[in-house]
Amino acid sequence: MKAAAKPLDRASWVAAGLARLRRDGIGAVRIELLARDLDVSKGSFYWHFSKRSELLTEILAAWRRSDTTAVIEAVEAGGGGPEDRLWKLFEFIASSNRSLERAVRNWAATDAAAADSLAQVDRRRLAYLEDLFVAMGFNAADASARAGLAYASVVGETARGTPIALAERLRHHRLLISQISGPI
Amino acid sequence: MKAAAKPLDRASWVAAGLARLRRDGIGAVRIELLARDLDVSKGSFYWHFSKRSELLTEILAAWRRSDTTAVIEAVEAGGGGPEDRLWKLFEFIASSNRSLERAVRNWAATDAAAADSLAQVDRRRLAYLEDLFVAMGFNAADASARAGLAYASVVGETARGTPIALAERLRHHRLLISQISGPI
DNA sequence: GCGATTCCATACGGTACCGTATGGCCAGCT
DNA sequence: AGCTGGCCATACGGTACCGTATGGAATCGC
Repeated sequence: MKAAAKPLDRASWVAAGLARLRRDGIGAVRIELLARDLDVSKGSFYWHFSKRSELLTEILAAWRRSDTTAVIEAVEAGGGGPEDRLWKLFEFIASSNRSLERAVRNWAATDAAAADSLAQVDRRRLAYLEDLFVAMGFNAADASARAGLAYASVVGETARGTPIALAERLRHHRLLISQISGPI
Repeated sequence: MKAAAKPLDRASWVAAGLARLRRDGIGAVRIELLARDLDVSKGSFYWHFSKRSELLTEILAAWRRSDTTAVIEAVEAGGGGPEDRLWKLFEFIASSNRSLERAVRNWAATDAAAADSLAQVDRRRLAYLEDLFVAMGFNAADASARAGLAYASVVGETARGTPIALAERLRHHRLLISQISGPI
């Protein structure tokens, strides 16, 4: 049935957990289901982890690493002025897959650890956005409001009931940037 | 312990379900927990309902009624031009409690029935917003983009990890309206 | 006042988990 | 070959549900 059946490690379980989280939400991140996904038994899980919450902690840590630093660093690597970076950031966001982020956000509604991770990520992204608006010449309060609004609109797209088409997301973002970068 | 202990009806169970949904999410809308909330046993539930999904269906229906029509009708009752209505709508939204909506949105991520209800509500609200922008003189495509963006920013506020203070929400909305009503 | 109906309590079987206990297989070392 | 430790299968107890079955108390019609 199976190929070489290499012995698993913790990372395999974290990857399986992330896959289930992305597809079916935190309610589907269950040990016995992941074991079926990995074609092993729960015995393997409890060899690598002491309990379920240990896996969840690592899943959150992995998400924070992948979803926060990656985007910002990609934009920063591109260089350019704050307007350029803002444009690049939102083009990037519009075309990126956000199902995992959406799952984490739902998870955070009923779980304190997930809520903490999400709050960290939100703060970091907001701070980056604020810096961009400050660099564009807005004062602190104005930059904060613009950053908060821009961020809310992005979060809102990911949380919409029916997923929004890419073309529509791009239109939204272009409109958002052009409007939100303008004077009052 | 209890007072008169009036016999319950379906509406009592729906109300208890809505309360739990609002506070603790769909995962807490369990028959045996609601029975404790209502100080009765599950026997009562299965007298009024045939199964759990029947309650969930009514909960969704109650949410659709309360959360869609109420806001729009309140704004429409106020009269005024489209700009006035838009302002009134967002002032209303900023100060309203959205924990129930947030719970439904999370629920919809993993449940088809909830997703359907949410899609209905989203479509209806978006249509209303579009109408407002059309009435303000924007063409169809422009009105659609502006409505989508405005709606996304509202949804995003409700989905943020750390709840946003009222004052900040109001600042966001004022900025949003002033910017999104302007020319490109 | 009495049977029927309404409404609920209790007890039960079934399911799907979590976490543990225990034993077994296989690799590598000696 | 034998021993050891890494990795996993299997079986089990415990818990928290859902849904059903059945009986009982209160209340109504008559």
